[in-house]
Amino acid sequence: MDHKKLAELLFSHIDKTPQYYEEKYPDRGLPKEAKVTRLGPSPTGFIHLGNLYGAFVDERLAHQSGGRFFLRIEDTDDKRLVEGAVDIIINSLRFFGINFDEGVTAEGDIGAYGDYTQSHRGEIYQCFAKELVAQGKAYPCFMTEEEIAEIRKQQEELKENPGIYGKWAKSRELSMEEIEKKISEGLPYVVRLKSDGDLTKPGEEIRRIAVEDAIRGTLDMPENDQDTVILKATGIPTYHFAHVVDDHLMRTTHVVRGAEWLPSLPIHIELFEKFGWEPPVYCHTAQLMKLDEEGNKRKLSKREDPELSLDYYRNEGYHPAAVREYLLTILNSNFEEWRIENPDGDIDDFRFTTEKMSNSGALFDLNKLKDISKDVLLKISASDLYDFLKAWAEEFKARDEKVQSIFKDRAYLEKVLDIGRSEAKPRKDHIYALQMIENISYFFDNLFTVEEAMPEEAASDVKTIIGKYMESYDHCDDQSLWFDKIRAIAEELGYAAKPKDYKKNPEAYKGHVGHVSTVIRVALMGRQQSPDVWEIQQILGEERVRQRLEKFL
RNA sequence: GGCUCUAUGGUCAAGUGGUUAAGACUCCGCCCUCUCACGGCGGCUACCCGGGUUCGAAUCCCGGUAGAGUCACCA
Repeated sequence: MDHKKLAELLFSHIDKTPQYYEEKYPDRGLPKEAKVTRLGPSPTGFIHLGNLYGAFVDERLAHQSGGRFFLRIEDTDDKRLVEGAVDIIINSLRFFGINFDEGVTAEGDIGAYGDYTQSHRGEIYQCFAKELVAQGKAYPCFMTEEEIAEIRKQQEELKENPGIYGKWAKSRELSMEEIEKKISEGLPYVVRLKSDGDLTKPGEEIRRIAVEDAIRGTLDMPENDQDTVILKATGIPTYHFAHVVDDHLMRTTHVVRGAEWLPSLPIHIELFEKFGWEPPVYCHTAQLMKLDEEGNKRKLSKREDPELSLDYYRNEGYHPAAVREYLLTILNSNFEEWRIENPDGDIDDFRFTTEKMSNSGALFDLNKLKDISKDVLLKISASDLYDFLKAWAEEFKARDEKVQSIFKDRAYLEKVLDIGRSEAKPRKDHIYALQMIENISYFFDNLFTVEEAMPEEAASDVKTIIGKYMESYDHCDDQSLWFDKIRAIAEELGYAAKPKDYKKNPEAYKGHVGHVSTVIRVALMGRQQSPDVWEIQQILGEERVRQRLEKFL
């Protein structure tokens, strides 16, 4: 078989050589510790928390080493393509602080290693496929779907591994004349890798390969034996082939991808070997898991777990800084420790390492996110919180006039957001935008409703308590004077001035001062629980306070 | 079924032959306290199982078990 002649027959339209591309995309000339990483989403328009998780690793690795981080669109499957998906990907990632140095952007490609969209790179893949054919390392395969299904059936009966390899790879043995004939008949064909890992060689053990993974250490895997498709009938490459060619030509140093790629790693290693190229450092990240109904862990899936799409966090109004902080804590187990030691440290000063990444699947923990979010939001100024809330409301509550109305008075809302935050032991009331707005709704007359009942202990005295409270109310009282007055009202009406007295002697009192103040709280806030009433009154203003109280007389 | 990965409390996790087996979140109790939150203190709960190696195993080896992933002209 004259492989060169076969290569010309299959790829007569390819005039460039691998040499041409090697020169066009030279070594990047970066310092040797600099890492070049990439994100290669397929443009389905779906952004998953898992995507962010991986993107974060890519981004940290590149930007903490003085390297490059680029975006490549992996659209080799036209069935998956969704209009506008690229913009969604870029914008979503940017929102969470992931920015690319190179690759596809809304304004076109940036960088010298493009084109960065795989569907535009057909000639390149075909050139390298041609090279493989010319060296006898790949071949055209004319098997039909039916034939492949038939082979699979036989393999199942014989309990042999499924797939096209060794003796099952019938097209391997085609002569030049047969191939020429089939092509002249217009029969469709794919190009397959001619794998060296042929299982059917008698008396041989399956060879093993050792691959270094930056997260998992040394991987011991069986060598690939499958004649994997590298070029589909359309001339478009499969993921495997595009990955190898692109990451070589784009000089990627670190490939970060999910652990679901582990089983096909031997294919990629064999391809790199066939080309005589150095493979990148692989970083196979753990899958994000979820507890299903039966209590089993399972991989997150975008179809079944919509709440784990990135949009969920945007909708709920989680702050990007909180999501970043959360992601880092599940990404690097020593981050939490670092954060405790450096409560005000810049997140960029934490040195991210692949070695500290977990290789078992982490369960997504919403409680933990909320807890982290409380601390993160505490560090954000009221002014910035206002901007964040407003931007969120404009995106997700644009038609909700009641919500929109809270932004009319910036100074007022900022005061509301700052309640109890400046003390030594600050309140941590804020978690995410939706929750915050519900939490502070009573500050705004068109959101205010009485949601909770009066406390039982004081239910019969509501009018009396509020009446006396209004009589004695002076908006200029300081906090201690204000509370002394409430104590006086409580005692006068037969309530204990201190809750402890009431607990010791429940029969001696109707209730305690807490019940009396709760009456005022329900009248003013519509709820039994809230931050300090005096502080709230100062923000509400005397007029609004009196109006709300009067409704209970 | 083959191959691969994983296995420490409810969750996330330190731990790499000798530890009272860290820490965080959740939950519970107490304290602080006019409610809630915050904060403080305390508590519950863990090395998947069985063999080996060793004076000694969560840690090393072997064998199970369980969970997950993957076996496409999808990525």
